[in-house]
Amino acid sequence: MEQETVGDLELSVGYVLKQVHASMRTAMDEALRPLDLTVPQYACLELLGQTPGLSNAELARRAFVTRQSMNLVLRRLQERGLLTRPDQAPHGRALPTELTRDGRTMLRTASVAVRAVEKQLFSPLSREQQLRLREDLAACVATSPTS
Amino acid sequence: MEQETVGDLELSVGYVLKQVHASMRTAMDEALRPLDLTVPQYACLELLGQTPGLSNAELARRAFVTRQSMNLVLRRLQERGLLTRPDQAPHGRALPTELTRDGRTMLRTASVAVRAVEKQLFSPLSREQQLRLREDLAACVATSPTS
DNA sequence: CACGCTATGTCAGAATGCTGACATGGAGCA
DNA sequence: TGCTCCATGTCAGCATTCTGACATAGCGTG
Repeated sequence: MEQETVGDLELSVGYVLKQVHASMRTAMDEALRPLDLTVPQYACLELLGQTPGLSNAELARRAFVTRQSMNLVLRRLQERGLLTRPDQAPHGRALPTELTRDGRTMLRTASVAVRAVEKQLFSPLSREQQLRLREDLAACVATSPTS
Repeated sequence: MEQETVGDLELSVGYVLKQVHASMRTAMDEALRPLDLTVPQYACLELLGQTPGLSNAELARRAFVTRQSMNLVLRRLQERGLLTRPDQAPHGRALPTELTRDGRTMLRTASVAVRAVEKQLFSPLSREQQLRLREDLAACVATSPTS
């Protein structure tokens, strides 16, 4: 017995997911504004902090944006002296990106702010519930075509 | 004992949430493309299906976009004859929007496609897990400033 | 070796969304 | 009544992102 439309949107997992995502996005924007960082810029720094030497294309995939968008992000961050890219590729066309000292400092500050946002957002859930939530969400991306 | 940065991003609830959101968005785009509908347009139809007579501003809030963006969405959908807005407001400035017959038909088709996407996306989870996931996510938005 | 295939970086144009601003209509209050 | 305050609809300008396209570098296979 299927219903005609989605029905009460609050009962749709997708809609609630979008709600939480929107809240997180807004909160992150506010938290990063004092640092003059956008969310994609922060994501880029965080990815490079965890995995130095990533290429533009790889960063784009992991940050869920196009190569072109990430290219602008990298250029902007490079102008600000937060990261470095070699003038020519050591292998293939990929230019491995590295954080500068300033970049690492900025990352630490931004990361603290973002972790505070996450902590606040998921505070209604117990530690066990948060872990379970992460597991459940991870299970959904596992079967996703992108990976 | 707190770590310096977020650390392994796969262990961050926020990052995994963003992953799932990106997957859902992509899948919805593909599912709605044959109908020549964007995700915000579909969201608008779905909201009006559930609650006829919503104003532009109210639709914007519930679809997580600005009034200006929703205004363009409404204009486009009105041009296509999927919804109607009175020429002048019956009360205040708010223009109550209603789906047309074509709009309701389009909504039914789109809704079926989107529900298929959701079903596929969350298929790794059991029915109980999906309900629990929705509950947990809902708990997070409950304390959010936006409501 | 030559060819096709894939991936990467980048340029240009279009689409989409947002910020700032303004006028209007209604509610609340002195 | 007159004033303030707030919400709504809408216009203009800007920022960000995406789509399409192209050249280049490596890799595999014949």
